[in-house]
Amino acid sequence: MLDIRQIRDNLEDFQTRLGLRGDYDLGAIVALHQQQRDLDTQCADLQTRSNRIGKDVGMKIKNGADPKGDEVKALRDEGNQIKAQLADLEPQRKELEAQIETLLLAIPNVPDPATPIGKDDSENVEVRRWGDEHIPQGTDLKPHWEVGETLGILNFERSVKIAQSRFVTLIGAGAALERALIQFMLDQHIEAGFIEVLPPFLINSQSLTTSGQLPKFAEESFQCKNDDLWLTPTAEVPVTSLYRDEILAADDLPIYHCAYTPCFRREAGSYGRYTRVLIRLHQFNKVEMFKFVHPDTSDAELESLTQQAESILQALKLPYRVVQLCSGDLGFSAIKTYDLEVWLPSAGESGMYREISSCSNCGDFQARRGKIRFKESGKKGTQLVHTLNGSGLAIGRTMAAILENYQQPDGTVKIPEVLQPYMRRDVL
RNA sequence: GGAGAGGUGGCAGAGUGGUCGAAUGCGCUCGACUUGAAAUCGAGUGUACCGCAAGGUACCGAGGGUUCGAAUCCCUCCCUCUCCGCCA
Repeated sequence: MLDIRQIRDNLEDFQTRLGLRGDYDLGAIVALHQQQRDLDTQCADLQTRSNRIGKDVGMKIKNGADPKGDEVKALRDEGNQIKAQLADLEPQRKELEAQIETLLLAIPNVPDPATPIGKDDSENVEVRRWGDEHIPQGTDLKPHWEVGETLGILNFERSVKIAQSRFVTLIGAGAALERALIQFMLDQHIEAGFIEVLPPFLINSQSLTTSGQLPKFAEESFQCKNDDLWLTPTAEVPVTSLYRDEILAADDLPIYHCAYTPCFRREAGSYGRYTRVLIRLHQFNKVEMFKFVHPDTSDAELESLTQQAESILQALKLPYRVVQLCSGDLGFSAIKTYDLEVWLPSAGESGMYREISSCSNCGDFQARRGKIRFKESGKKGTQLVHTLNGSGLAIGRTMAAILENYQQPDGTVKIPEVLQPYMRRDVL
């Protein structure tokens, strides 16, 4: 959520920057906010008088005035009159407040000045590449679903029976590889100073609102109809809410967390081709990283967060590139995002980079929604933290990348060296 | 699912209609004493909004009601805890 006061004071600037990602009328909100402030002042004045009357009545009665006498009655009458006026204004005030809240919650974050301007993913900017030498050569490279199904380690058809399309069942070494990847990635992040969190996978609406999935993207998540609970679409959601409504000490920052969770996404509107792939599923596993940091450091923290995600791909010797998202492709809550794209030989005509991680700085956007603040000792007041999140990495897509990049002519798949201790074998 | 108890400031815990944003204790911050520390003593110590400020307003789980006045009374909801049942 954006700060209405900042918008008010820098309307043009906000309008311009927000215009880089869509059409939003901030002027209307500012106007409503002005109305609300006027009403607030009016109500507060009435309330001041009312409070005064309340105290006076109490004091007079205590000092022996007749509770039924004229003097007290006059005050009570005035009190009643104020009450009537407030009862008149109150609904308007509530309505305005709700209106402003609704509008603000639907407005995305404004891009960081460093975010390149562009309309969609075609205008994202490649920042760097790594591991060209690991790109497999050859003409008969098979797509990962063929490799996997031939080996009997993943099964899409039977998953339809169990659930529906866009689900996968991992079997034998496939399941083991998935587990190994989760374990390996968590170990790496913990080694780098991230504290592991294993959060609830069912989460309430407030948590989804805090990170930005609600109210705008309700149709993207699975909902438990009988409860105020949703299946988590990413660990970002529960972990962002870990410190919701809390005031942290400045000394606590930065806080680094990593978390494994399954992720559930409805992927509404994406039905059709390629249901036998690990790239877009209703349920997938992911290891995620988070940072709660001091505002002054979030820019640098995004760089190191991205590097941490990259270190996983490097350890697995999977070729990738880093892409900076342009303003039009930015996620709802982000001000600046780097995507990591892994090389997939089966994609496109003859191989292509496909997203495997997304590392974002959300600034104070989520912190304001969730009231995640910190206090510097000696200083007055509180400040909002900055939140960052990054996949480290999406497990299913990592599995796909391994099956494709590590396949061998005989149909088997080499296991990346760093995973071999976890798998206790070196080939699938 | 059944029965009961309860939700007050960082924590503990008082307050059951009137100057209560809220006693007291602990904790924390600053100061004094001390060679230093402990102990002791003194001062301070919630959040948010409006305002240049003085100050004002709101918040005692949430929402509504009664009243001149509600932490305190009434209604609805949510959550937590304990016991029983069921269960991995």
